[in-house]
Amino acid sequence: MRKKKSDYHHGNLAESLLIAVDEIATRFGLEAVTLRACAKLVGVSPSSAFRHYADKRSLLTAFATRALLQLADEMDQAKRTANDSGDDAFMAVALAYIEFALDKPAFFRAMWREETIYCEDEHYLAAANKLSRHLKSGFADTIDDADPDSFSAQELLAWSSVHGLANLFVDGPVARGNDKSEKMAMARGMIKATAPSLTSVAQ
Amino acid sequence: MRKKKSDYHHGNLAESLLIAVDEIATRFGLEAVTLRACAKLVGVSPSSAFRHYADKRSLLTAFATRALLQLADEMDQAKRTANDSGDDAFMAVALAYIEFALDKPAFFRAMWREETIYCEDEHYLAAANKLSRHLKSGFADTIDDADPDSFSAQELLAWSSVHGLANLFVDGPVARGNDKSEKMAMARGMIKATAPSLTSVAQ
DNA sequence: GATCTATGTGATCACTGTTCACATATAATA
DNA sequence: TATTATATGTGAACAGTGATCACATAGATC
Repeated sequence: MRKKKSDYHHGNLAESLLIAVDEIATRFGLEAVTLRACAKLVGVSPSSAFRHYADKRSLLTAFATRALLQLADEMDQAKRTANDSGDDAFMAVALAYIEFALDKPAFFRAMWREETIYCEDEHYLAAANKLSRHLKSGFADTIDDADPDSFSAQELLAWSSVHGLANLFVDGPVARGNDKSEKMAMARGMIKATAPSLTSVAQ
Repeated sequence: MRKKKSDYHHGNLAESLLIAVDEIATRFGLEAVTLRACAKLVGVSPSSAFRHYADKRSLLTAFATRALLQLADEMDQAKRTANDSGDDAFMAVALAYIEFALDKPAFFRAMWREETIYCEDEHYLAAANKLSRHLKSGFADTIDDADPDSFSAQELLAWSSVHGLANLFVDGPVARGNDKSEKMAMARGMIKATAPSLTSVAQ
């Protein structure tokens, strides 16, 4: 993780700090992510982080952006394999969304925390838009390049229900004792249950 | 806010601290809530807070509990007036849920933050259960005393979609520029759109 | 009136994000 | 190659944070 010749210059600190955030958030939760802890994990002085990020908040924004892209990737992959095997693309994308939240709750929390990130950051915005586009395209393949701010009632329902269930699992009282497979079964049931609303003609 | 005779003993500090959390969270956001700021606002030494709350987290748990009860109250009220005037009770309850999130985002965030509260606290759990019962009863009046952990797919869809939209509004990229009335209109549209799924027979 | 208990205080601790003058390495130029 | 210039990392500070503890003070109880 270090360059060979020198121990003074790290060489890839910006990236390594993100990995440190990842590590700490995964193991101890998002609230445990500390600039000093990240620096220590990387093996670097705390103040050096500020050469690459203006803020702690900037670091968290970069982390959130990365998490968004990661989720978008997995949704994309889920959609492709579903299309290849003729399965329901929306179901696959929605399940990928919820599975990501269950597997990486700290990532999922970090993505949607306006108070701890700069949600006007261009990279973050771009990633968020990419994500919403993916969810839309999983829902209806006909809509591709629409403005991400314009949602039909059905699209809104699709995203809201999936996003809501993920949140209820991660930070809510729903199915607290149950394990992942049970939660995924509940998710599958819920997604199936929304089919009548998504297939019927919009009014 | 103070007792008359003495300035040393506050008399109602536990409650006053909660009000201070309320005030600060409302004006400057949840991240700005600081034990010291609360104490200062109440006019009391920082350490005195620990006579009433073991932790900052305990204080936030009490605050979250209060927020849950407050939301449950508003949902209850919405349901009653809807029933009295013959309106759709679920629509009324769901709109009350979302309106609460829009009006008091800091409260809404505080309610569902497992990392910053003790979500095993009995009062908190009781309030969360009360809330989910209210949402259920707004959705289907037949179910009253069911175990809050058992949700039908349709009940789960109802709560998830409403909760999800509230979260997307408060901490998400949806309708960021729009004002409250536009968001409420979107909410109404989404809730209407889920009707086919809720009225059709469960499979 | 004396004692007990609940409640508030002040000093202090380790830790946090942040800044800044300084040190060191790499790149560019001569 | 020698000398700059620039990027990157350091160490010592700073105020602010949650938390603890001996101590002070009030109200309640006997």
